[in-house]
Amino acid sequence: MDGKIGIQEIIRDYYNVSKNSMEAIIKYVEFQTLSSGTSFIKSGVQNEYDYFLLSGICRSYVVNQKGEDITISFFQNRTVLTPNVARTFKNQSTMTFEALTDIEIGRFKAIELVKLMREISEMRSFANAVLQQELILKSKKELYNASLTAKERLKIFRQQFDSLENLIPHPIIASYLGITNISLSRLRAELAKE
Amino acid sequence: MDGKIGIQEIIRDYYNVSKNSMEAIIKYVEFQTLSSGTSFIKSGVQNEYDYFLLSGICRSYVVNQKGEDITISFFQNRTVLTPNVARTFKNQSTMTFEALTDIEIGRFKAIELVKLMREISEMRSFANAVLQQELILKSKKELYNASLTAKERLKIFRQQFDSLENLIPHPIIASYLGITNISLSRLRAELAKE
DNA sequence: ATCGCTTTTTATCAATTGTTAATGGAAAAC
DNA sequence: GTTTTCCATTAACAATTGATAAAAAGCGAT
Repeated sequence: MDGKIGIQEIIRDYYNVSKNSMEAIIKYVEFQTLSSGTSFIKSGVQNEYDYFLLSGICRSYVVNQKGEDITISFFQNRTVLTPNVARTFKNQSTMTFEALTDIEIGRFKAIELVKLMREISEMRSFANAVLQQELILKSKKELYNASLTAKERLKIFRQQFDSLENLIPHPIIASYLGITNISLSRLRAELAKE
Repeated sequence: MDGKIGIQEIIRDYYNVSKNSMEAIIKYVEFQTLSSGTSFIKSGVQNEYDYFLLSGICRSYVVNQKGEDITISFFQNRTVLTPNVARTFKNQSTMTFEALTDIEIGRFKAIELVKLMREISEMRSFANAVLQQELILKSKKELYNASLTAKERLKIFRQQFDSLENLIPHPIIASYLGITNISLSRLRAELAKE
């Protein structure tokens, strides 16, 4: 697959920018293929990039006080990963991002986007759309976590991330849902009966 | 207090816009004083406004499946409330916003800001800063909820919302922390010993 | 100061969820 | 084809948290 075309499609999903503006940002993009298990953004380490996910699945996670890792988000095909500004504190990443399958990404320095935003109005709109989308996503998750039971959250997870449950280890999903893998197993048994 | 001056200060906290741009938005602002206990944005009801909180304290909450209300955020003096776009789904509010003390707010129709954003570059930057700030806030809360114990979260709550614990009913705080008011009471007793 | 209301704390008990460990199954390696 | 490894499930038990109710404390109003 041509990465450039993939990125154009991703950008257009957020905001319909012109071909010229598209070229302006793609110029700065480096493409990488990473194998499953690779951590490409690391908690506590400086990271100055923003990312397009072209193919594959990855997740973000943090480590709690017991040393367990807690999944914050899953990312599938053709999206922008959580913007640098929302995952960086005092110049260090607050989370780790890890490939759950082999993935293809395009990355560019966040500062280049800031420059382009100053020059190109469409770039401001694009960046704004990304922020807005991420905020809506997080608000939705916040709402679900607060108002639904774990069983309901599992149902929604299944709708949202179709076949993921058969693809990745359950402890990763369980921590995303805020339960243990044992509880997840119990919920799965309950739902299978229904 | 003059509400207009209050709003200027709030806006400048997000992005330093010119006096002219300031006037452009303030023209659309309606000022209201609401007494403690008033719900001014209601879950399931259409709401087309964005809000400045000029004085007092309010909260947003949702109702879970047991009928309990779960606090999502607290807002103090001189901030912008969660943007319309992040709390609205299918043209209806996803949350209720309630005054916890008497409050003064300034509200304006979200669509007026969208118009101004088209015309005035500074307005785009301001709106962008608000979105970014809200996203950072939510990301931080997400991080804390995932990685810290309830006791640690209470400590951070105290730093963040200084005297709130002596001002509002504890069940409201407990639901914000993700525990019951009984558990909150037990944590308070533990922390008092330390 | 006292009364009455609201809120918080405490205690007891129940239920849920987590922990540990063993079992079973599936996929990968040899 | 067998063995090994990894992962999900299950069971027994422990610990935590929640529910209910009663007591204590705080607060306002009279």
